[in-house]
Amino acid sequence: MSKAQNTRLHILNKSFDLIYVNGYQATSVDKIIETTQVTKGAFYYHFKDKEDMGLAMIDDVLLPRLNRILINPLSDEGHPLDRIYNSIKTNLLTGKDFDPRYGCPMNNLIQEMSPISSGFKTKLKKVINHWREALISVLDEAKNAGQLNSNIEPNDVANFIIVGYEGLRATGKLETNMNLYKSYIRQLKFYLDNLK
Amino acid sequence: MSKAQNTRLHILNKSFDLIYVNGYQATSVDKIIETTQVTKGAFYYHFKDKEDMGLAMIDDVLLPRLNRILINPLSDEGHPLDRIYNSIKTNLLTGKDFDPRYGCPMNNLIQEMSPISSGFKTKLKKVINHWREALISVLDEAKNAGQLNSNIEPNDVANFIIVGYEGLRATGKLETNMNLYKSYIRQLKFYLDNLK
DNA sequence: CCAAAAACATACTGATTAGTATGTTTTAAA
DNA sequence: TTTAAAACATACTAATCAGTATGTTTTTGG
Repeated sequence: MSKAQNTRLHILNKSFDLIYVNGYQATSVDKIIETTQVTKGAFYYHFKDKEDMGLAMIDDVLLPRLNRILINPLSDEGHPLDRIYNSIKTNLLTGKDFDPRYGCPMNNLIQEMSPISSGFKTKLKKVINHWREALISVLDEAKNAGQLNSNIEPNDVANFIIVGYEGLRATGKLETNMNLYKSYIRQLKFYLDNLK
Repeated sequence: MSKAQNTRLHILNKSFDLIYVNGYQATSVDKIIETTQVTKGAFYYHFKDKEDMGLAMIDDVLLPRLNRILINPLSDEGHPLDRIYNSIKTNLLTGKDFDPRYGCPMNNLIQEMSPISSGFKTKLKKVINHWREALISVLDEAKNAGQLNSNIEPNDVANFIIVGYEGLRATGKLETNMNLYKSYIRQLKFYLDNLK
């Protein structure tokens, strides 16, 4: 990777960390350049404005991260519904990919930015749809194999899983222990078992 | 109500509307006084600082609103699980209490403020616990009447309902129609029916 | 009615914000 | 090695921010 590309990615990665904890609007460009030790000239050479950086961060940091921690594990072996359950359980309980106090990076951005920026809204919709489609793909596989209640729509199940997960990560910001996470995982299992 | 109390409540109500759409940090005190036609002197006479106003807004606007639209309906007649289902379905589909594009006022504040303000965090935790306890109370009633699967913990169910609802309101910010809401309602019914 | 406090009004401050103007240094192709 | 573009650096600006200083007006109890 060229030195310039390295600078660019360094900005994106550090911005992701700062924004994850403090939010997008509360993370100033001055704070980013202070943290990265990159000058303002370099920042605005790589990005037209702050939003341009934020959108690039979604493409180059957030999306690869989502693939790594929630989508790739869906390709493991086993019953499709178990693979979904395990992808979420592992993600929530391993806990090395995030801090529960700061919620879900994707959901944080959806909450803060989608009502006030169509650019963010459009891109974030693509990101969450990417996850939705991955889940639907697994659920379709289950349905075709007769491993999913035939009265149930895979799309509905995917939606229900997503809203439950994101709601957990959202309300989990208020908690100081893992009880809510564990409680959710029990009911997720109950829900998924009833789909078989 | 005294004229002064009226001024205070006017500030809180208009602030709630502005914050609901734009977020707390993005809503400046200048914007609030411009919208309310209240002067800065009046604002800082009633509130020590912006956070003091925000916390009062939770007590005097957000909490009464939550009681009105999600908690009071739990006291209607019928099967406890149906009362829970109806309270949420009515709230989501009547849609006169909010705009889906702007999410859930309580959840918005949790997302934005709880990681950066312990004052907000503590108060918001009380608000969401108030709803949780109302749900648990209804679920306990069901369990005592043999209307709830005896292997299921009311606390787990209450949590699962809350995270699903909040996740829906959160991810629903990205949507332009009611399909996600309807999809969620179908799965909520499926989940609740399996609890009986 | 009268004083004292409550309630409100105006003008300001210093800090922070995103972004720009105008440079210098580094890289890489010819 | 030269040269042009890419990459970075510094100093600034105008707008906006939360909050304050210092007033004036309104309300209220005696």
